[in-house]
Order: sequence, then structure tokens, then C-alpha cells
Amino acid sequence: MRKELAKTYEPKSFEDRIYQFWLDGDYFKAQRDPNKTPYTIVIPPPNITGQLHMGHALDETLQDILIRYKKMQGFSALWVPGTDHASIATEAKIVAAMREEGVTKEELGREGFLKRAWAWKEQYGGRIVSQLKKLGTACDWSRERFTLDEGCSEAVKEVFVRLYEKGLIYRGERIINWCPTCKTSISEAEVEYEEQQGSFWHLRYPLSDGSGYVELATTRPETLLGDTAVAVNPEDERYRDIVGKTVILPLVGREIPVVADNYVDMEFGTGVVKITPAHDPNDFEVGLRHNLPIINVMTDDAKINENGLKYAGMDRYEARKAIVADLEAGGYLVKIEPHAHNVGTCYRCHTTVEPRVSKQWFVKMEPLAKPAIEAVRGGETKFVPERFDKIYFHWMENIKDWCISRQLWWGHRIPAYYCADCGEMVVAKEAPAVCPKCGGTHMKQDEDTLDTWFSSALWPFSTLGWPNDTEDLKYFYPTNTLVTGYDIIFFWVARMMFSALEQTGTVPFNTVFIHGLVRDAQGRKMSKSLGNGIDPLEIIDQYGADALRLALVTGNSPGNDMRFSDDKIKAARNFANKLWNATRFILMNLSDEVTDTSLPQTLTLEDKWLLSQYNRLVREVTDNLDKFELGIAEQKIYDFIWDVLCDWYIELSKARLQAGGETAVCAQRVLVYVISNTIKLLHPFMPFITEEIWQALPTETESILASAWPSFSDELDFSEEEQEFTRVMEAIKAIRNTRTEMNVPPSRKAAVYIETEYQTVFEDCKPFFVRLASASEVFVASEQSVDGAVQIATKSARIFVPMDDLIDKDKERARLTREREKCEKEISIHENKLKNENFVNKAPEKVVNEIRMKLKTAQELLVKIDESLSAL
RNA sequence: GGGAGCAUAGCUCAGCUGGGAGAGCAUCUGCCUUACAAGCAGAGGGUCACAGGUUCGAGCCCUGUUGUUCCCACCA
Repeated sequence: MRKELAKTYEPKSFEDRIYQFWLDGDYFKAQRDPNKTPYTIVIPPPNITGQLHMGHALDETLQDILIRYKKMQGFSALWVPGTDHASIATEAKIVAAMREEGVTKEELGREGFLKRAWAWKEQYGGRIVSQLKKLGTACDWSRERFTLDEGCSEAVKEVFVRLYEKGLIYRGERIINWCPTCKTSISEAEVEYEEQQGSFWHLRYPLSDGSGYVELATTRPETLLGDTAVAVNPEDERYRDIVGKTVILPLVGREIPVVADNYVDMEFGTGVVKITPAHDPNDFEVGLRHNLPIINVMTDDAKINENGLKYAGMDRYEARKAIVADLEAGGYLVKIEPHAHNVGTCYRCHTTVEPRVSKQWFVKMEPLAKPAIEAVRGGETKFVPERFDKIYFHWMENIKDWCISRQLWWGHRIPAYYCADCGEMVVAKEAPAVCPKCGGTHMKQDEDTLDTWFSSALWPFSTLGWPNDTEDLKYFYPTNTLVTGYDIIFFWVARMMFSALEQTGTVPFNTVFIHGLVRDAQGRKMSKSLGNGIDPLEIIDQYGADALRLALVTGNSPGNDMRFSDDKIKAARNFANKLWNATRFILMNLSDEVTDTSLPQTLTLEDKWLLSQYNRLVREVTDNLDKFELGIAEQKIYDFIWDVLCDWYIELSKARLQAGGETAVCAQRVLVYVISNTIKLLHPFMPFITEEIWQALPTETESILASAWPSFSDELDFSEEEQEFTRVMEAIKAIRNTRTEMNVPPSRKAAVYIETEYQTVFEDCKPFFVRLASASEVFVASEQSVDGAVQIATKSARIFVPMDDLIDKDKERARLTREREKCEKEISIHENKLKNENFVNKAPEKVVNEIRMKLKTAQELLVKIDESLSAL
């Protein structure tokens, strides 16, 4: 009851059905089988607000390849799927949607807002999941998780409390990066620097004693409102006598000191810097050292606050203009210079961030970073490709404390409680009913939530049930491979590393498999603003998921960016079509007695030639996959199926298939064996088509995903036969070549006389010349003499084709002369090498012998060419 | 300022631990050869960025140069 394959390859007609078949058969579900070795991948959880883009498509494809490969190899392979609540991104989207309706967060209140957010999650969270399914991902959906689900939230609380109790989480007034649009603090990692064309305003601040003024420059004149000092370098002779004096802050009139600090670069500008501790990280440090007051002059939406005098209420850029105008009017502005500088922007909304002093929660990083560095240095976790460990080390070694509190509502609320009566703070997993200090009953939870990455940092173990010692955790943790792009090494990989080491005492994964970005055909980053994004779902709709997956893997090497183009996807689809039709051909010729995939008792030369190459393919593909060389593995399978199987073996098999009888059945068996095993190798890359084909072939398991990965077999190692058959192929190619060059149409048949020392081989292969080289008859002998024939020389034969009447002798002479030159060149290369004593003495014997052999065959070929030439 | 990647056929890219360069697309020629025109058979096209070095031998290893992309740092 084998399935029939449709006449044309139409992925749409079966991909969804196949996916449902896998789901129904529970093929993605991982069992905790004590007799098997676990292999685990946790998915980098896509944002619930997100739509599947090419980056995901690549990431998921790579993971799916690994998971399916391992499943077939007999591992108990688990791919944990899930989504991320993505606090900032999601909250921003919800707020934007609310704005359309004219509703604000404040109006809704925290509870109302969260209700809405959860509704949003229900609506959109499923979208990305169904998109993943379209791609064919073999995720264990029974273990699907969400960063805000009960278990993950439990893990977050547990970690927060533990770190707090260890003194690794603290709360304090620090300078942080503030996004005025998202209205929250963000971490260092979340700031992206962009070069912007700005100005350098040179200002003069008068000395209080009237003895003159100091000149300094700034890129942000509006921060002047918060200046609490002016600094110079202590070594700077020019300003030695003013240190300790005070200056009058223009427009404000505040008297502020001149301090000496090493932070100031004497070479830069005038060597004088205005110090605004509340709005610049460096100035903040200077402020600490000199005990300067901190004056915050901005509101949370980057307007000037009540400390900003008459500028209060103005937007920061508006205030800048007004202040510059007033400075100019007051004679404080010396000059304005154009100045290119890097400006920090929010990685989510790209608003210019405002450094700002604020009371926030931080993770103390240094003690956590140390073991995370050691783990990679010691090889417990490896990056593929290796070079990414440098990036990792550099970040870890220069790490700053991590600001984890966010002024958002959508996320894990910080488990800290404050007593309204006495101000006591309690950090605990559960809200305390009474204040442990004063017994008051008004404990209020901290308003802030945690950075999204705080929960994703726990993903490899929180998804498996941690902090409970679950069976899954025991069996599947630590995970094996993490697959992700290099753009989130800091955000995510690094944080998972130190979190796992701290909480579970082990690395979260052994290998971090890094891939690059998917770019457009011109090499540009795909982005919404450029409108050059290619929607993977549209590609799937048009060409099928298999084609998309193949296109993403083709030519992809670890860690490198890749371009995605129409040509690539078409090439991939064409390959799928090729495979489809090859299988149809095999099925069309299949007799009923072939009911399994076993090989026949007797094998012909070409069977052995094919099987030997297939066998090597198995070894190499397995090897490449183990080394994460997925692109190379894919290329080899592609070449084998198209060139070796389709263009050669299937063509070769046609004569036997048509002949019928035992020989036909043998050919059928070889075809079924090779196709069914080869599609196993291809299955991780193209799961849908291989499954559909598998079920149409007389194969052993219901699903290809449940079949066993092929292994290399010594019995199929027919190197000698391979070489022998290559002689025949060379002869066929040479005849074809000559015929084409002479413009002889394939319909014009001609006899072929083969002179060779490999008579048996050629004798056996006579039919191939008829089919593949337009031969009318074939004669094989140790010596041939044919008048009026074109002579074709190969390394192992001299071939006579009597078609004198069709031949342009001058052209033929020219062709042979070209071949002769080529051959002579080759001979001289080999000869020169062998003349070199150093080569003969120092190179391995194997290499020297190879060259000797090559020289010999080239010399023999030259003789044959000369004979052909003289016969013309 | 520090670090990394890339530079190979017209285009997009492979090329594993060094043994005389490959694929896809494009171009040209010829084929409806009953699996596939989303195909078949053939052809052309490369001083592997440049300059040195190591080696019997370098696309591959080392040094430098140039171009290009990215990451990190952030002189107000």
C-alpha cells in the first residue's frame, strides 16, 4: 500500500500533512530512556510579539538539523521550545496599541495593564509557534515553556533571592542608561552607539573672584544646568593656580569648585571639563571622588525638571537651543565647532539614551564572571567557531555590574518588599505578611520588574524544572548545543554561562554553535526600515519549507554572515524537484518482489561504483555534522544525489531496468537501497520531502525520523571497482565531448571501437556506450585499426569512431593539438617535480609515487594523442 | 584607540589537519534521450587582494600592506 508520488513536486500539498503526521506519532517527544544518551537543545526563545524572520529561520533550521540527526543516531534527543516575554519590546507594542485607543498605562493601572498584556500574549504568542511549525521544527511541544510561566517565574525568584543573600545583588543609586521613550533604565549591553554629527560648544565660565574665566567645551550644553564642578588635570601647569577656586555657572549663577582629577585629558580641547555627575558616567565617578553634589535636571521623558530654572518643562533638545541662545546673549559662548561623536541609543527604539543617576538593582558581576571565564578557558564549553571565545573573554573580563531593574510592568516583579511603616526592606520569594523589624502590616512590593535577560539567562535549566530536582533536569541537563547568532553572545550566552555555573554548578551547554546574520542579496542587513526583509513564510508558501531550509544551509559556514537571494531559493527548490523525480523514476520501475531495502546478492561493477561512493558519503556527512560543518555536509549530499545518483547511476540503470528479469530486480534493489539511505542523510536538512518519499518507498519504519542513521560499512568499500568504472566514465565523457565539439547530434549514432588493456571492464560496460555515448555498436579489443575514424584518447583507452564524413578535419586537428598541449604541460609539471631531488627525498613516498603514476599515464596519453593526430 | 571577519570564475560563495583550485547562478553551443526543460549533454572563464617569509611543495601556515565589514571602548 505504498503511497504514490504526485507527478510534480508541490510541497504545499504535503508539508502540513507530514508535520501533523509527526505530531500524531509523537515523534518529537523525548523519552528519558536510561539506555540512551540524552542530547538536548533549548531553543533561543523568540519574542512573543515577534514574527518569524530569516534570522529565526536560519537558527531553527540549524537546530532542527542537529536534533533530527541525533534522533536518528539513537540519542534521546530533546529540543525544548518556548517563547520569551520580551519585556521592553512587548510593553512598547502594547502601549502603542493603547495609544491608538487613547488609553494610557496610568489610566489602566498595573493590574489592568497586565490583564491586557496577557491577553496580548494569548493572541500573539501562538503566532510565532505556528510559524515555527511551518518550518518543520522537531520541537517537543509537550515541554513548551514561556519565560513568564509559573515555573520560570519560580526560578527567577529563587535566583534573585539566592544572589541577594550572597550579596551579589544590591540596590543603589548609580548612573544608569535611561531610555526616555521606553521610560526605563536599560543595561550597558542594551545601549548601541551610533556616530552622529553634532557640535562642540565652547563656553567660558567666569571665576568667582573676577580674575578671569575658564574655557571649556561640551557636546551637551543643556547638562550645564546640573554642573557641580569644573575639572582640570592635576599635572596641568596652565590651570594649577585655579584649582581650589570656584567658578560661577553661567545662566544658573551657582558657585561651583574647580577640582583636579586625572580623568581629564590635558591634550584634548582646552583641558577643562565641566562636571555633571547626574548625567555622565565619567562625571559621576569624578563626583564620587570629590564629593560633589548630584543634581538631576531631567525628567523620565528627558524634559528639564524643576532643577532647571526657567528651562523646566522643555524637552532636552529644546532646552539645548534656548540655553545656547542665552549663553550667546550673555557672552558665554566662544564658538561652535562641528563635531562627530558617538551617541548611545536604546537597542529597542533607538532613542538617544540619557545617562542618569537613579536608584536601581544591580548584579555584582565580577565574582560571577570568573567561573564563567574559567569554564570556557578550560574547554567545558566550546564556541564553534572557536574565535568567538575571544569576544566572550573580552566582555567577561571587562564586565560592569548589570542593572537589572526596569521601570516596566510586563515582566518578573522584583521580589523585594518595603515596610511602609519603618522602611525596612525584605527580599523573599513570598510576600511577607508583616515587617520583621517593626511588625507593621503594610509591606509593599518593589514596583520594578526585571530585565528580560534575567529570565532568559536561566532558560537552559528553568525550562527543565529547576529549582526542583526534576527527572527531566537530571536526565537532560546540562544541555549539549546552544545554537545562536553572534549578535547575542553578550545578552544571552554570557549570562546563561554565569547563571548556570552559579545556580547549578555546571555549564549550561557544552557547545555554543554560532551562526551569522542572514542578509539580503546585496549584503545589507534585513530591516523593516529598509523594507528589504524577506518573509520566510512567503518563501515557504511559494517554494516550500524544505527549499527554504536548504537555501539557508547551502554555503553557510559557522559564524559567517550569508546572503539570501531568489537564485538560491530557486536552486534549492530545483534540487527538491530533482530528488522528487528521481524517486518517481525508481518507483515507476519497481517490481512487487522488492519489498525491503536490502541489497541484491550479486552486484555489478556500476553498482559497486555507486555503493562505494554512497558509503564514503555516509562517513563524510556524519563526520561533517559532528563538526558542525552543516553546509559542507549538505553540499556533499546534494552532489551525490544529483551527479552520482541521477546523472550517472540512474542513466546507467535504464538498460538493465528495461531488460527486465533478475538483472532488473538487482538494479531496483540497489536503487531502493541507495535512495532510501541517502534520503536519511538528507532528512535533517529537508525533512518534509524525505518523509514523503520515504513513505512511498518499501522502507522499514513508518517514519524516516524513526529510522536509523546509516553507518559506514567495510563491505561497501569498493575502491578498486570505483577506479575501474571511472575508466569507462572517462571514455564516455570523451566521446560525448568530441561529438559535441564536432557538432554531431545525438540522433546520429556511430559505431565505437575501443582499444584498451582493460578489456573485461569495457566489454561488460558496452551497453553504456550505446545509451550514453550514442554508440550504434561497440567493439572492444586490445588493438584496433579503423580507417576513416575519429580517434579519441583517454588515459586508459583509445577510441575510434568512424564518422569521417561528419568531421571537419581541421577542427579535429585543432582540438587534438589543444589536448596535446594540455597533456604536455601536465607531463612537464610532473617531470620537474620528480627532477627536484629535495622533493623526491623529503616528500612522503606516497605523494612521490602518486606523481610517478600521474606522469606515466600522462605520457601514455600523449602517445595516444600523437597516434590520433598522425592518423588524421 | 583595541579586537575580529572577509578579499578565490561575471555574480554569490565552498575549499577539512599544506600535495597543483570547486559548486550554484549567469554566459555560449547542442539536445523534447519515455523521472525531471525546475531538465540533459558539452564549452568558455581564476598570476586564489598585494609584498615578503617558512617549506621539497602555500588558496591554506607566519609577517607586513591595501581594501572592506563588524564588534568593543568612548576625549568632555
